[in-house]
Amino acid sequence: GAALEMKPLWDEFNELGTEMIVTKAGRRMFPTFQARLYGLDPQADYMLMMDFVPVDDKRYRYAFHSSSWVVAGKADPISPPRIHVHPDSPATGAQWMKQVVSFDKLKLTNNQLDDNGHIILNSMHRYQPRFHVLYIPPKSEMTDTARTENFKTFIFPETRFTAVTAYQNHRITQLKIASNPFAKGFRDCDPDDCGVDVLNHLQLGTHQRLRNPSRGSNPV
Amino acid sequence: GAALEMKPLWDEFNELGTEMIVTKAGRRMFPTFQARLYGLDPQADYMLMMDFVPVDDKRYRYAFHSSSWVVAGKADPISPPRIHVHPDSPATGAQWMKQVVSFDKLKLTNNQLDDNGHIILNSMHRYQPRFHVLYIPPKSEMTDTARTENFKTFIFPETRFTAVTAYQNHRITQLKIASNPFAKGFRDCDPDDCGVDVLNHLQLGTHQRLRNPSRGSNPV
DNA sequence: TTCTTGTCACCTAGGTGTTAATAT
DNA sequence: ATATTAACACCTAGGTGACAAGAA
Repeated sequence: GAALEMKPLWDEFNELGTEMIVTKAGRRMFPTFQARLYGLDPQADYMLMMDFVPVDDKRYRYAFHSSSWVVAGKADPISPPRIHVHPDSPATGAQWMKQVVSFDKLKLTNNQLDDNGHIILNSMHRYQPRFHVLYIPPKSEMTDTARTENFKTFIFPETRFTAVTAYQNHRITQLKIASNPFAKGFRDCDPDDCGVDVLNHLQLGTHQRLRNPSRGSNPV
Repeated sequence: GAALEMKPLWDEFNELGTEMIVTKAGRRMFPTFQARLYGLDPQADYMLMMDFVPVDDKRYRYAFHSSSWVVAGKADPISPPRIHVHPDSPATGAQWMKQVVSFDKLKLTNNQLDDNGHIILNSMHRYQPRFHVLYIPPKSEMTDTARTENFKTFIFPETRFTAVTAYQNHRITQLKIASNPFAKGFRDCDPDDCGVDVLNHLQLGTHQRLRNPSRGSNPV
């Protein structure tokens, strides 16, 4: 089994419509995809992997006047599909289960010719991350039964997102700033509140609404 | 086979008498121990490890008047011996050989009760780093012949050092400042020279002597 | 005296959204 | 119009030796 870590934060983003930046050089996801694993064979070796599948065959556009995503046509040609293997792979079930597995080295790019091994996505398209646990049988047992049951895929619908080169929904921007430590420089908070980010509230189970951003909106 | 990386830099330090800082929290080595590997079986798995053995059974003291190390008695009780396993272990011979292997995660401590897995050393004692390459036989072959030839240890005498809690030889301090990028804040250089550290000279093969430090000596 | 510890300013290294300029 | 890019200020995270204070 597998449980999504930081699910409350993912839910918060998902309600607004998660966006993930893609850049030529590669950009990390935020939230980072992290999971806890259960029920693996502690002795056996596993490889952990992630890939990203299109949610639909559409291209999107953000309508600022209605603050919503609208279909802008058929999807662009699919990008070269890639798989990100967790850098600690292979490792034993015991090693994977003793702590949260974090895919913080995974980067997203819109460069179709990327040769850094990053995940290639089309901007303005929607994607569903997938998490794969691959059982590596010992060299002795290469039976067919082992080969049929050696793959388990986990899909968390709340981790869906739209790939973008710049944030479209301003509420997403504000939630990123409020919850990503690396964006702390963009927070506008009371001097006594500052430093206590939204993650603390979520981890404490208080699902109190964020205050509306007090600045930063384009005066259209 | 194995070749020490940055050998010219190690030689430079070794001529002065290399010192390595040990702290309670753990301190990295500088220079970092790095090596190139040759002649491994590309398919087979290997574990790479390092440990540190006392050079002799003595305790040392630095005589500032003569700028030299002198014996200060018999060695203190030996520290709990530890082995640092390279975090990429296990990996195939092909993976180890395709790039320089760097032990930059290895840290030295003088805390006898350390529970961070760091290497525990006695300050004011001399040590010889050792580099071990362990062949991991496939689970099928567990013969005695495999078990006798599965270990290869490399020792580079120029990597010997004295563990210290504070630098003793001022020339060592100056060479560290000149060659370690993290110590760039302590360099006193002409504005046009600055940024070009001693590593460039060494890598170009020019073994030109460093200029004497122009400041920083204690006016004893 | 000799050695060790903790704090600090100053770096490296790299992850953020912003912004202005550019491309389509 | 809409989408992308590159430079930038501002962060996190952590590796330096200097220094003053403390310990043996």
